[in-house]
Amino acid sequence: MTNNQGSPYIRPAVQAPVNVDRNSPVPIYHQLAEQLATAIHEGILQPGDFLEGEVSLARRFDISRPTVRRSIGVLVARGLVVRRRGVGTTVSPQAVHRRSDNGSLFDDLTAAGLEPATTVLRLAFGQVEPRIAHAMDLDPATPLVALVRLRLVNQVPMAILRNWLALPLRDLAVIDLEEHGLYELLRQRGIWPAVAQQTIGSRSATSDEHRLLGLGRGEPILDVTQLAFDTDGRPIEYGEHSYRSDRYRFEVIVKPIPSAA
Amino acid sequence: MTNNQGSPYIRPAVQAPVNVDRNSPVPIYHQLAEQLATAIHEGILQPGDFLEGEVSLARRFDISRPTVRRSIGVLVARGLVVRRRGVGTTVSPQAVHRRSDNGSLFDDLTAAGLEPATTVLRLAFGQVEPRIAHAMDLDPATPLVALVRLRLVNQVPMAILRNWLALPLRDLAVIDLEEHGLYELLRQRGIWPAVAQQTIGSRSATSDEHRLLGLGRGEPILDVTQLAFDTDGRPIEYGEHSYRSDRYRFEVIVKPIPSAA
DNA sequence: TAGTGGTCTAGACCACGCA
DNA sequence: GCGTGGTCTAGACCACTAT
Repeated sequence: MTNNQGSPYIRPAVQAPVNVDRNSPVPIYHQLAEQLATAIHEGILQPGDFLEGEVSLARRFDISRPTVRRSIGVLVARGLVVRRRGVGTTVSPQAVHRRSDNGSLFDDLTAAGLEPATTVLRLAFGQVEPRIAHAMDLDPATPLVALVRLRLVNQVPMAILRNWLALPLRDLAVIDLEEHGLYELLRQRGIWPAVAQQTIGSRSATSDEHRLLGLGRGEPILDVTQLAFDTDGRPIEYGEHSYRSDRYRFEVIVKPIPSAA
Repeated sequence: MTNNQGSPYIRPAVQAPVNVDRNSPVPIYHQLAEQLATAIHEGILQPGDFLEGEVSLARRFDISRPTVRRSIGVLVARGLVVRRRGVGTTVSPQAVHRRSDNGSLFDDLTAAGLEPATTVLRLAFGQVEPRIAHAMDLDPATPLVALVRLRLVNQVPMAILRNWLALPLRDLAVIDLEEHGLYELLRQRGIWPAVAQQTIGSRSATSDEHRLLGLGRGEPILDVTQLAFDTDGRPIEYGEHSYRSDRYRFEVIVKPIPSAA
């Protein structure tokens, strides 16, 4: 229980265990944000608890208030805390920060601590279907890396991941792809998408999907498409992912519009 | 006047039509952000275009650089622009800002300019199924407002919206609900959720959904649940919405993780 | 009235990319 | 070297909330 309606003089703020290393290359606001986030995830700061006031935090760590505000702004953006003028900043309800912070796909099996695995079904380089080139806004003649993977959890097939890469990556090896995430491999090669757009929908499974995922009759697919761009706005990666709808849901934290007229 | 293509040799920055009213109660950072966003949506600033530099903007409107940065930060958060150190800030690829900015449900029919409508199928007050009370973390005996609506576009049924409200709202009238959005009505009563959590999944349609939405055989449902909390962390609204999967997709802009390692 | 978050200033130094 | 965005400071005044 985290009752905080309490005393007016004694502020019921919880002092999270935080320390700031000014010599670290990690920005101060990031250090503070991470440590507060950790305190929330570990339950040291519980839903409803007040954070220490901004001025107080600034004094305690001898940093400026704008820097403290920036830290807390990070937590607000993640939905971990709620700011209220004249009152204080409190930890959000548990449901909001129980799962993955960053609005990504939530897998209730990996959450249970099981082992994921990947099988590469296809890895090729060449021209692709016009549909794909169109989605990526590329000339249909452009050769692309085409990649199809089956994602398993605890040896049960969970998703089919199809990706196309407009990148010079002839060195991609099957063994790498089975042991690392695609984005991890791209990062190793210095490739960081600047923005990406995802869309989430659903449809009936194709017969291939039925077979590969071992679905029951009439079971739908959660399908997620993603298109990632480099810093120059060129599309570099397109993905079509099919998830078992009985195992996956997508989670999003929605923040309120401040006033917005 | 501080140029737009001035500096080194040819800096292709576009000077958007912006003016700032310092006497307005609207914060300066918000004014600037909105006007830049409008310029992007209207195509005055096109994908790939450089924004004026932060220092230049600050000088031009006689505001401080932190304020300018905050404005641009808003656009970054919406995925409208990409910042690059040492280079500048550019407008994101078109695909990223073509649709609804705020990561909400995109309806390709309303986008075509057609008229939405709402039919109230049920409006009641009393005890609810234990499942609902559990989702809202309330005592099962708590009486709630239960609301079921059918959303139509161009007279075609598009979604079934089921909502439960832990609020003293005995004055909710069917006529209001058919002419206004639920959140609009809540706002009129001074109720603003502080945080909300949405999850998106899919499943087969029930027979009721089949009938109400006029679905074809085997057609899945995109189902979205949402749970909204007030500032004290109390759940105030829970919703289960079933969308036709052939008409709706959910869109999310994913921003890159800065470094995070 | 006292304390909170919300906005804003006028600087500063830095890391980075590019010509 | 120069301009860019990234971080940070040490204040200020305001609006709001609770008592």
